[in-house]
Amino acid sequence: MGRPKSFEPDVVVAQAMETFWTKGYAGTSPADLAEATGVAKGSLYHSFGSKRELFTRALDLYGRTGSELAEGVLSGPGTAKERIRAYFVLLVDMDLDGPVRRGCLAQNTVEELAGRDEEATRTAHRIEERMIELLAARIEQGQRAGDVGRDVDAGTQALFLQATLSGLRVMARTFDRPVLYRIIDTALAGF
Amino acid sequence: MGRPKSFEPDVVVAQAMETFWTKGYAGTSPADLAEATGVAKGSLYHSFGSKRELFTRALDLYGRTGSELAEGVLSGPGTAKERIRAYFVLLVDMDLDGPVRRGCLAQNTVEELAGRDEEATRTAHRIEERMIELLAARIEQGQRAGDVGRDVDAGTQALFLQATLSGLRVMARTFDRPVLYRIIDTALAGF
DNA sequence: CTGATTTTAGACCTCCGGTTCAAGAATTCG
DNA sequence: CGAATTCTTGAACCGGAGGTCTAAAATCAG
Repeated sequence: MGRPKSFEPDVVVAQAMETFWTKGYAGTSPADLAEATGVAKGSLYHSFGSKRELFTRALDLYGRTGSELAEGVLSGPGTAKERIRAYFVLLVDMDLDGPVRRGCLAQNTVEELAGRDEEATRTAHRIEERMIELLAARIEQGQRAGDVGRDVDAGTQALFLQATLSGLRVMARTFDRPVLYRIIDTALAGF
Repeated sequence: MGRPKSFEPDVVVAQAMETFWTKGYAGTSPADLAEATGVAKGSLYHSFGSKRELFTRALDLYGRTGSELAEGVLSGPGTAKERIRAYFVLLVDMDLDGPVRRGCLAQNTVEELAGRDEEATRTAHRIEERMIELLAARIEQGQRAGDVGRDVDAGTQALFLQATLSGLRVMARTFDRPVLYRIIDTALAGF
């Protein structure tokens, strides 16, 4: 009963995610969201409550899709180091090949909202922790497979790689590709 | 002739820098600046022209003081690795010991303004490049002194260390001290 | 068809950020 | 001392951001 929605909520959340990712949370106005989604402001508020709530859903979506991407690439064929390199290179390439360099939404959220929005910051932090877990798991898998030394502390190494990745994604805003590739190579030389 | 300024412009710029650093560019309102500096809004505009121009001066000041700090710490006694560790630890500690974790202003500027403010982004980028130069110079000094191997490519290593530093300063927003120290140790194990 | 129910679109409202202004205050010069 | 000059400040202006509301439109049950 009642009039049916003229849009797919999941699609709108995905479009909102792109907009927040590109322009930042504060930098995205309700008018921007309406334009990006093709849904009028009033309808967005009716369906999602507020800009902040829509952002929560966008950030959750980002976490899920990012996690799936990482799992997919890391589980490909080859050694741990090869897979991790492939993943890092992919992220750098995605950032540099897009129309705008916008880094990582989780990281952007931490930078923009830490200290001002506890919940969003925690969600973004969890996304980073999840990434560390995936890296650690892949390194341990490499140790079982024999392509990573037993002496490597997988947890610490994963932590370090996440730091490198964070740095890469900041630097991808202004540095060029060869520089970023050199950073990846240097970071991976450590284990 | 004319009425003399009732404040020291350099002091006001320093106070503005602190405010921009803590709250971000967009997050800092003229009212915030007036409160932080003790100078009325109108006077700020009279003296500095606009929020944006004041920000330029604040960012320049940040670059100069940051550069001096780095030079000071890096030129202390000890090996290249010891001095770089001391510098990284100092930055992490400064961030974690402050009332709010606010990372690095240059990096925050890149994250917030890349793609929207070409000049500010370039200035921030130059600050990072300057840091890389300082790191490379210190590594080369270590090579001459014999505490760093001749086979190390100072430029690449410096680039990598800057990436680690960038990552550290993002992660310092939400991760705790032991984690950050482990990252420093792992990064420095590479040369 | 009718009534109940939900969505829609955009007008509307309020608040605040960035900026300008007008009037007064402090100083130097003649 | 008066004039010229520069600084100070609170008030006022303007636009846009975030959010609300309403009348119309679309659907379905009966």
